[in-house]
Amino acid sequence: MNIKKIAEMAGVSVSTVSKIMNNYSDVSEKTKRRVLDIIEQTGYTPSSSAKTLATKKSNLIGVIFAGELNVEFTHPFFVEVLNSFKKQMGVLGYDLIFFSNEKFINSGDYYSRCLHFHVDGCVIISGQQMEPAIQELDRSHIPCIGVDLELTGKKSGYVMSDNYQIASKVVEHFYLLGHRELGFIGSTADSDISNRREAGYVSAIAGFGLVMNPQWFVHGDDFFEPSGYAAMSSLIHSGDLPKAIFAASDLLALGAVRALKEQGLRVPEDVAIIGCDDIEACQYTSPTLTTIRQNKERLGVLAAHMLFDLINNQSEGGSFVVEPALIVRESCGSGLSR
Amino acid sequence: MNIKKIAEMAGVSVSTVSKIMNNYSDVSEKTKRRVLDIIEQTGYTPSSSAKTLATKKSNLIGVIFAGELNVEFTHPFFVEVLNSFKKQMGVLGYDLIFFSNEKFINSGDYYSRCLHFHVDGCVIISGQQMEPAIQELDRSHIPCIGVDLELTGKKSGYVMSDNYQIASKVVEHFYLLGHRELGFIGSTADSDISNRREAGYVSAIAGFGLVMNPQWFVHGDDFFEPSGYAAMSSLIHSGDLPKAIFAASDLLALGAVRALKEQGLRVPEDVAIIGCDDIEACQYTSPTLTTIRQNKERLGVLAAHMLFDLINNQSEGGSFVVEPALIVRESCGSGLSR
DNA sequence: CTGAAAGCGCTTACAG
DNA sequence: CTGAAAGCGCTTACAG
Repeated sequence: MNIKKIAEMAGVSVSTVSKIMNNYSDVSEKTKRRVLDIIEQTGYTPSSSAKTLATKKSNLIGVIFAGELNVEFTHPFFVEVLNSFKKQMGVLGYDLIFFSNEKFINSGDYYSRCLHFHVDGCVIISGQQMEPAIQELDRSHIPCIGVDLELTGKKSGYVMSDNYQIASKVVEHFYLLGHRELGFIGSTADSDISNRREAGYVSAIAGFGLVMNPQWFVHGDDFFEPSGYAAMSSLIHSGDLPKAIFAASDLLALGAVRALKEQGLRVPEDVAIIGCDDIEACQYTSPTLTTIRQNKERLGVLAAHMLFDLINNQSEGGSFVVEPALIVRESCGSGLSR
Repeated sequence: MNIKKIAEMAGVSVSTVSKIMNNYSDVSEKTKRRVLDIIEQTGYTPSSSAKTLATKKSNLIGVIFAGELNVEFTHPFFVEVLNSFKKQMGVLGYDLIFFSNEKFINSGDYYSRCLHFHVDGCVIISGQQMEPAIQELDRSHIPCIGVDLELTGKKSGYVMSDNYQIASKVVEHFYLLGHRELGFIGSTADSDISNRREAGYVSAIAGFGLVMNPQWFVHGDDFFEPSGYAAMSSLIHSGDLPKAIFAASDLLALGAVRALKEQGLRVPEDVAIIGCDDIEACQYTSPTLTTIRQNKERLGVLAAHMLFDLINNQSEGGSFVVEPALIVRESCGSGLSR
């Protein structure tokens, strides 16, 4: 079934059918109804490839995970952002295409793959490190939105959550609970996200007039639980413990809790812990974990609207920063603030 | 940049360039090299829409989540299956397209959307219930693979994990630990997955010559933690507790653990618990949760290969069942089996 | 081994 | 308000 057959069945030209399908106004109500009926009956759907070829518009958004390919769908944070992004893009009339990375040896040639599929825009989700191929895309004419990734091209924008606010909510919570000796567990030095969280934390500590002790700042090899365990263990063995620790991820925090418990130390009585991300496990551990939750749904919706505006030349890019929330559970005790 | 320009630059015809790009053998080594060099230099990528229009092949696989739209990406099991599916499909030369469901009021018209995009095949991931639109697809000429969904069409196949094996591993573990009084916590009666697990469990209990007590079989409203808590609470209040309980999901199991602890009962001393799925949280709870892990990577890889064969008429469909593994942690104690 | 030409199914000025 | 025709960028018999 194609547009030609529909035209024949309705006794009109192909042009007329096309106009009707695209909501042109200069068609008589009568022919319009007749054609629409036939389309309805036959279940005709126009071919996207023919349409894309003719218009250079695909109504397709490319989804790219920058860096660390093996995380992708299994990363809980991005998966939730993506979920709300997908819903919102769907409402706006777009579908999503995921580039497979294993097809070419030089898998990162995102720009030419965007041309290949004629995607109308891209959402780029930040992994550990930034590939050069991402910069090529950022600088191109293709609209791009970064998630937790600062894109600065002319047709680019980004959304991220406010890392300074994250840190200042954490420090404020510790402060109100009476803690003045604050430590930190982060990932490696090449992790943007860990660095941003640490920088925000350091400046929040200064903002509250507290003294920062570099001894209490330790780092693991990644964001996972064993790294938190190892980092906390080394801190314990140093013999000099802070009263409260902020970890750059929930799994780092849970690893730290395990190390503390193994040494007979109590959470929160001996050391208070706050994690970051609010993964599912936080609710089921003992103690349950106080953490920071990012508004993933809002990040996804914002990303979708920004991309839509960029595609339709309604905006010049820019960025949105979303406010995080502190989720109070057991790992800091109830203290003064309640 | 298009094929015509490449042809001009190389001083050959468009046909010749096309043949070279598609690895036809009847081209001289000399022209081939010249054209390939120019393609390399210009970074030319052929347009997928033009190619699809000409060949009726898109190298695109449609991904569909059947039922319960709001789960989608955030479902940990399917997300991992999908991740490995995507990788494998990428190796085979396909990209993935996700249909947005919000675009049309009648969002479930998957068949016409497949035609619209000329997808070469579909992977359909099972949610709670089965929409009629899925059956339409299953019966169509479009190759489809179901994940945990029994597709029976001529061009369809499916992968799932072996629910009888899951159950018999659970019963065997309980049995070797000395437990003879076995209970079950499931989801609602309209959940295929819960039903299959329950049926397998019942038959495994019979297989070990044990007596099944219907009083010990309870059900929540879904697969989440509060349902497990509620179901376990009702069991506790009945005053008649089994010695061991298998839950149809890890979250149901964790809810049950919470209910038991609140009543001063100990896990595993008073009641042993086994969950299902091996979600991340199982490792961090106390006690850590013994559970069943499905080989999600293998399910994804198998789904990809089956779909590929279906697309290329190398197979007639059929199904694969993947063996699950029992992951022993603390929630059943160490007992006799170790 | 190479190329001219028709065709895939749409859209879009343009003429009427 | 309607339609004929060119064009989008490929592939594929077919002729040479």
